[in-house]
Amino acid sequence: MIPNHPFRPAPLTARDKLLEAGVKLVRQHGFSATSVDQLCGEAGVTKGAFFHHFVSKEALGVALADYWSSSTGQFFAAARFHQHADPLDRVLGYIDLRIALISGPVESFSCVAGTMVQEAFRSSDSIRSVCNSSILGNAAALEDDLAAALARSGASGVTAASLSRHIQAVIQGAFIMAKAAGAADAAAAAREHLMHLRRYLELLLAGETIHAN
Amino acid sequence: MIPNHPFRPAPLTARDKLLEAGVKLVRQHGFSATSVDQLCGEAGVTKGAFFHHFVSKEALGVALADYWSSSTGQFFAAARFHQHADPLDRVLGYIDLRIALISGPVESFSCVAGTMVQEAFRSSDSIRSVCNSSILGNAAALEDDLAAALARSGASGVTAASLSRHIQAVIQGAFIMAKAAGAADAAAAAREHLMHLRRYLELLLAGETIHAN
DNA sequence: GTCAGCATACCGACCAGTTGGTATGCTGAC
DNA sequence: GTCAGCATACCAACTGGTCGGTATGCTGAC
Repeated sequence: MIPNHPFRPAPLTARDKLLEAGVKLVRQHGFSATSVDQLCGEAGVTKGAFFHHFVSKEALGVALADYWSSSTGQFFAAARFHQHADPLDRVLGYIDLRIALISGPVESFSCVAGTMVQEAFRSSDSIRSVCNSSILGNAAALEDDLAAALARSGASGVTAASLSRHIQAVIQGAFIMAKAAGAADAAAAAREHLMHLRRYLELLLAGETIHAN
Repeated sequence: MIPNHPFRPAPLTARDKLLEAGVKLVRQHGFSATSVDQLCGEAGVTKGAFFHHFVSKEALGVALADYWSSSTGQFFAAARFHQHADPLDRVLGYIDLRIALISGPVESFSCVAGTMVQEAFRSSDSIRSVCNSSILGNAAALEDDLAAALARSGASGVTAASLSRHIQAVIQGAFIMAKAAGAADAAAAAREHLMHLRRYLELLLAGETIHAN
C-alpha cells in the first residue's frame, strides 16, 4: 500500500527513522527475518537508540503497525475519490486508486500489516490486534459508501460491513499472489484480482443492470 | 487447507516426520520463526537426520511446498464435487468444500504455500517458485469447469485462467483476515470471504438470472 | 545539574550447519 | 551361503556466528 507518504517530509528522530526502516525491511523480508541490527543499520542509528525508544522488538512491531495504520489512513482519507457524487463511484474510485498504486516490485505496494499479522498472529497478540485494527480501519472507511450503494441496489444477503472487509481480503490475497508470481509478474498478478473485485462490486451494486458489460 | 490426509497413514521415515512437523510448525509460526531444532524436536528426530535428508533449511522449505502441493492436489482431485453434472455446480461445489474445511484454529486450515511464499518470496526463489506452482496447481484444477461455465454464461472480459487464479487469491486473503481476526473469530472471518467469492461466481456465471437472489 | 536522546561495548541464548561416528541392509564375488 | 564392500539412515556433540536484549557512558539543551 502507499509508495511513500509525501506529507511526512523525512524521518528526523531515531524513532521515526526506525519506523521507516521497519516499513522497508518488513515488506522485504518479513518481521521474523528482520533483525534489530538490520533495522538499526538501515535507519542509521545504534542499538542503544533502538532500545531507548522500544522496550523490545515486539514493541517496535506494534508501533510499526500503528505507524502504518495512521499513514495509510491519512493517505486514503485525503484521496480524491471521495469527491464523486455517487457512492458507488466513490467505492469504485477507491478500487481504481488501489489498482493505480500497484506498480514496481511487491515490496513497494504490499501491506505491512498484512505481512506482519501472518507471522505474528500466534506469537504476539498485541501485534495481531494492531494489524487487525489497521486492516479493519481501511475497511471501515468505505462502509458508509457501501451501505448507500447497497441500499440503492436492492441486493440482499450482504451487509456493508462484510463487503468492506471483503475488499480488504481480496487486496491481501492479491498481494500474496503477487509475491508468489515473482518479481517480473508481481504487479500484473496483483492488479488482476482487483479487477475481479471491481467486477464483483459492479455486479452486486449496479442495481438494475445485467451483469455482463 | 486440508486437516490431515487420510490416505497417507502415518509418517514412518525421518524425512516424512520432518515434513509433517514442517506443515504444523510453519502454519503456526511461519517459516523464518521455525528453527531446525524445533522441527527435529516436533518430528522426534535428531539434527543429523535433518541434514541427512535436506542439505539446508531452505531445501526443506522446497520439499515442504512440494509435499503440501501433492497432498492438497490428491485431496481435491478425489473430492466428490467432481461428480456434479453441471460445470458451475462443480465450481460451487469446490467453494462449498473449501468453506466446509474452515473450522477450528487458523493453523488447522491455513495454506502452507501461501504462508511460506509471503516470507520467502525475496530470499529464496526456489521456495517462491514451488509455492507459486502449488497455488497455481490448485487454480488450474478448476480451469476447465470454469471455462465451460463461462462459455455458457456469455460473460465477457473474463478468462477461465484468470478466474481460477482469483479463486485462490480470495482464499489466501481469507486466511490473512482469519489470522488478523484472532483465534475466537478466525474461522467465521475466513468463511465470510468465501461466501462473497461464491456470490461473485454466481453473479458472473449464472447466465440469464439477475444478480440478487 | 538533570534528563532526554543517543552511542559503545558487551552478554547469554540460540541459530543453521558440521563433524565423526554407528546401525542396518543390500549386493555380488567366491 | 557367506562375507567383504559399500550405501543408506540416522545419531550426539560441537562450532562459529547471530540473535534480542542490557549496562553504562557521553552530550547538549533547558
